Amino acid sequence: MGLRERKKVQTRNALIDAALDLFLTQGYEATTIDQIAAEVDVSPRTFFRYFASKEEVALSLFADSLEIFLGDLAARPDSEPPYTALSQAMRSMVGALQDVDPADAARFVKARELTESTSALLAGQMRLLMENEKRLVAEVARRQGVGADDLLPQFVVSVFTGIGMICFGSGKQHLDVMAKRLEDVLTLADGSFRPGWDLPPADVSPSGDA
Amino acid sequence: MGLRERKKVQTRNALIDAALDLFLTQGYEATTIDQIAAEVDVSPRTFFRYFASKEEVALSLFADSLEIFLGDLAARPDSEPPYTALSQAMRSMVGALQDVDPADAARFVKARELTESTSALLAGQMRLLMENEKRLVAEVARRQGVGADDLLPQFVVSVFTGIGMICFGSGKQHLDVMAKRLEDVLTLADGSFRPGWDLPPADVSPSGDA
DNA sequence: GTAATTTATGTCAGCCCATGACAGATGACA
DNA sequence: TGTCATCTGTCATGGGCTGACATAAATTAC
Repeated sequence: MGLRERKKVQTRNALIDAALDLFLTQGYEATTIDQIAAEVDVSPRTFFRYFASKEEVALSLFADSLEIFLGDLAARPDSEPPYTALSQAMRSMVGALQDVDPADAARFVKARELTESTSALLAGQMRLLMENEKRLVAEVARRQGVGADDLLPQFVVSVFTGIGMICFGSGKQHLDVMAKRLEDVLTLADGSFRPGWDLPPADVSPSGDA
Repeated sequence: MGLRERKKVQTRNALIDAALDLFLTQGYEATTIDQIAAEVDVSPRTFFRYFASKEEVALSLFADSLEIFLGDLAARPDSEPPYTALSQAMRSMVGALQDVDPADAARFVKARELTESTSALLAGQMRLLMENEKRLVAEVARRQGVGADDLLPQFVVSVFTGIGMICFGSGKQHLDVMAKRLEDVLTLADGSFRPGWDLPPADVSPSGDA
């Protein structure tokens, strides 16, 4: 990797760190782009060459983990029912977060703490979720063998998004506490649904039909 | 009602109408506050005396219906299980929307169509939902006789929020079509959950305990 | 009906987010 | 070293949003 690329990664991380620290100490709205840029010794204009908006710098880590989740989901075998695949992908993503180096983990925890206390960022996080919801619905619909405009995949994804929000959204927790919370919510969900709720009804009787 | 108040309501509605029309024809981002204000013959500064932001004017109707929903929920008898109360309150709210005068209904349909096609507004809608989620969780927890920090009420509310989003979020439909969609989703949900899923487990055996 | 009070509105000035255009600096590569 | 691509800084601009102050209008009191 060349010097140029290394510098870019460096600047990007420095901007994220400076932004998160300023956001957490002064508040998100009270912090200006100029302050973030000054902290990293770059021009304000350069900030916008790394992040499209003030919001993006705060949510970039969440966006990254969302991508990881989608990747993990695609890697689940087709034989798994949709909800199982979603749950396992979520476990896999949280596990991956625990494995990265401590600096990244610290950044992630900071970003989560910040998002939780800033309604504008909470909204942005939801926007990210919803922008990816189409992809999620399409994947679930594929596994169910129904159309993407069917209610069932939308329902499954919607329920699962709620589970994700509960996990990411409450309590100032470290990653391992978050992992435990995920298990708790998934256990609760398992007890709430009927078996096979995430699969389309078999409209033929088990032992043959016309 | 005095002249002063009538004029305010008039101006407010005129601003909403002008904004929705401009948003729908030119797009949300492409429309400026100055244009909206000019359309109503009011100074741009006055716009911000009626709405705190460009987003608020587009979501004001949704915010209103959300308040109606919360009111309807509070009016449900305590004997109803949480999920039933939520569903009935939702039915009640959608019913109320169908009863208002056509001008208001037209505004609502416009606002919904607009929100659906504008990701910034979709995010704002979610923000509104989440800002009210605390109240919703508190109400559900009260009916369940558990603490508001318990997982169960959060789960129930989260699931229900998803149902609401499916209803409000897809298809350019009129109010009656939306009502039918609500019934469809609620039917699907009814078939997916185990009986009593929205109530805390009775941790005593039915015929006596210490 | 007039005066005093309250309240809505217009004007002006300003901050901040965000973007386009251009020029200079710096790393990549032959 | 010289050429090229790319990153960066500077400048200018538009639009969202807010505070301060003055004016105009409606409400209330007399």
